[in-house]
Amino acid sequence: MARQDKSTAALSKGEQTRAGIVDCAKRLFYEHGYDGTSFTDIVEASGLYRGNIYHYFKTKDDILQAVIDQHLAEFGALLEMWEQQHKEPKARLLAFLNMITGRKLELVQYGCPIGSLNTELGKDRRDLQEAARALFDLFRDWLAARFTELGHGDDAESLALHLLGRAQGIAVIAHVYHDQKLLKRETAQLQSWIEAQ
Amino acid sequence: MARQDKSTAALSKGEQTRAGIVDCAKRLFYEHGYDGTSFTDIVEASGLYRGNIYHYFKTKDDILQAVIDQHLAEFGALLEMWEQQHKEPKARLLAFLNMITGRKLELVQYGCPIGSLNTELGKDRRDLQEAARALFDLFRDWLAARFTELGHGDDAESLALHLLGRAQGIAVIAHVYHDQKLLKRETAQLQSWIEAQ
DNA sequence: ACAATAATAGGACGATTATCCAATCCGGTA
DNA sequence: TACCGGATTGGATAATCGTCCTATTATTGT
Repeated sequence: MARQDKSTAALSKGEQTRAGIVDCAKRLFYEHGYDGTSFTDIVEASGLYRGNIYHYFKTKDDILQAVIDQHLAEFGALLEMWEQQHKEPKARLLAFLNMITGRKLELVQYGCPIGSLNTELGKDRRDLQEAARALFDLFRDWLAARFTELGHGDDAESLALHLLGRAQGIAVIAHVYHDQKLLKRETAQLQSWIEAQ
Repeated sequence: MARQDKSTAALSKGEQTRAGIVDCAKRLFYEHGYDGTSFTDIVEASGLYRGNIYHYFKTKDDILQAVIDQHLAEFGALLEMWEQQHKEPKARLLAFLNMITGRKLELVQYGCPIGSLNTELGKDRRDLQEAARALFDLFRDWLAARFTELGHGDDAESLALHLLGRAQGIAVIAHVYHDQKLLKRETAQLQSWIEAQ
């Protein structure tokens, strides 16, 4: 039988293993940081043997890139879904806020996956941070498009970055103090801000 | 001669060395992160020999605690200075903002020293993050006192945390995008917010 | 000047790190 | 059935990590 179409086919054994590695790495990088996650950690979490992982990824950096790509795909799908679920620009922006409150448990425990990753990589690994920055770009552009829909022109991107920054700040403080109430209170303020735009 | 009063005396040789270690570690932890800084890095930056540093600090965690203490002392002195320089609560709050804009170069390059440290330690090292959280407490309490001066009651602490979070968010985004203009623009907005309180 | 203490010098430790490699296995194709 | 390439196994690598010793040399208070 000829090889099935990649987009619809069930994943082959190797593709499953590869996806499993990326899933485990994504979780570990989030919970323990990139540097705080060792190759051994990923191998053990994936239930593999040491050498096997090198069949799929040559370096740890390659795994990070795959994790970033997976994040991009998942968040991209989210954004697309919000656009289909809500037609009003403000409703779409509120969906962004709902994601934050909906993930308050993880946010309070581990911080923002995107923000903490960029903060860590921005210290020493400029090359990797540039790749991770794409995650911010994704949200920035999507949010800016919503502000454009609301009639904003040149300041749409500034508003998007303002909103992103507010969200990041909330995540940092909520994480530092493990405070869900603060997260709820601050996102409620942000909701008022959105409705006023 | 009796030992000089510690607070006024010139530092002894050992105290100088110790202070030098803390200074180097403070800079390295900021620029490369806690995990990204090795014992060897600190030793080399301090111009010491491997074993010698253990005469001053038993573990790397001890060094971190000393770095946090130094941060606390320095920022505490800053806060005290602002209280002496400005008598109006809002002027004191604006001094906080001036610190941010005054340090824009480092902030854009390495992020907020307090925020990034807490974010990193919050991932895996809860015990250490609790110590680092004291830096946030310092600012939170000081800012809350200023809002109390402005006539706010129960919400003084919430306002302080809001301001802290806004500042953190600005630092994160400005760092991710290496964007000084964004930092200026956002702090200007924060200035308007302060003046409206 | 002397005894006690502090500081320096330099090597060594086991554990862990990312990375790599050869040998074996297995499933689909010829 | 024989075969071939991807997948698995399991160990080995050199480098680096934080930590710890033991001498030897300065500095200190008396």
